[in-house]
Amino acid sequence: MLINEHGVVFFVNELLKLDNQLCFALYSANLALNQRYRELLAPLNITYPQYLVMLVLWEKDQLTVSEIGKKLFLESSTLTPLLKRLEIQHLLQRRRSSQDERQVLIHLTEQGKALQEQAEQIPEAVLSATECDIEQLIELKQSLNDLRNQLNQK
Amino acid sequence: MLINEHGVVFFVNELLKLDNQLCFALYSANLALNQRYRELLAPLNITYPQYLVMLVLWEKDQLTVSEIGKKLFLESSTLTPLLKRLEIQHLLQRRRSSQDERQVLIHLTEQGKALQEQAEQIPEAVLSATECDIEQLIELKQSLNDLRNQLNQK
DNA sequence: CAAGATTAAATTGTGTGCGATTTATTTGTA
DNA sequence: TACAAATAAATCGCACACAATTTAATCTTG
Repeated sequence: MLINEHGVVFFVNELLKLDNQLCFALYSANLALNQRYRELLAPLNITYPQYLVMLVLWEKDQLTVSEIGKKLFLESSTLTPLLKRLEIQHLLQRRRSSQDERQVLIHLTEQGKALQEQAEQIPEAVLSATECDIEQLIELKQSLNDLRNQLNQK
Repeated sequence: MLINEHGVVFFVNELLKLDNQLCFALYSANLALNQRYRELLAPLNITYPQYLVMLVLWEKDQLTVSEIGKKLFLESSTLTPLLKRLEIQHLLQRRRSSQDERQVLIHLTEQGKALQEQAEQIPEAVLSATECDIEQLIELKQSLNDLRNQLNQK
């Protein structure tokens, strides 16, 4: 039996269930989000991870693979094939850096830059699908970032 | 410009950024969670989605593929191969229902039931990795479930 | 300056996830 | 009772996601 700082009693058993429930809530909310994005992004012909890469590049172009990876918490083994697919779609180009031939610089094509306009309607569509109030969403975002940072520092 | 019920001002632009940030927070927290579970579940030789299936079956055995799918928000195209892998590991068996030959009943083997003991330490290990207080986790769970339900009802 | 260490991407193999379709069975109904 | 509609799994193709490894370039250090 545990008592927290507000004097609320918890049984260990409940606590363990809570953990499974929380993790599943995160897992299943993420599945649901993916499904919304799949629909919304279908006209742009890109996936959600690809959209994330485009968001990063619209913010700052000419990044290396690992710079993109740091921002998105993704490995080169995920990004390399994903970036190749975006290159095939002529949304970006991959080019070895001349300063350091190990690095590959990613830069948007005109078509890739132009896609930003088409994507402008995406956030509001998602936002309206959530139907939550703004304060709650801000708090949720903060909690999720905290949780991620805790989990990522091993 | 928007004003919410507390008189707080939001610019539309900020709001759209918030949406991207919230969705990314969810996406990246889920990645981080998967990585923790990968470590924790390595001794049991199962993945997180496989662990979820086992949790469901420990709660109630003898479910059909689609019953498991409803609980976990997963399609048969995801579950069938996953269940086959668990069957290969002798944690469960798949057997056509005699009442309705379309259905496949999933039931735990003795080995599958026995795994529950080994898995008992998982939730507390995850919980300690999060290092958050219980109230916050309960609220987070609720927010995520609300969000998922909103997103799932199209 | 040469050789080992380090770094950046890419490659390989495995396991999700899902849309679209297929196969087999059951249900509904004319 | 036939036969179309509906249902349950399975199959197929594609795109992540990552651990482990490989390849190539750069850095470090004796």
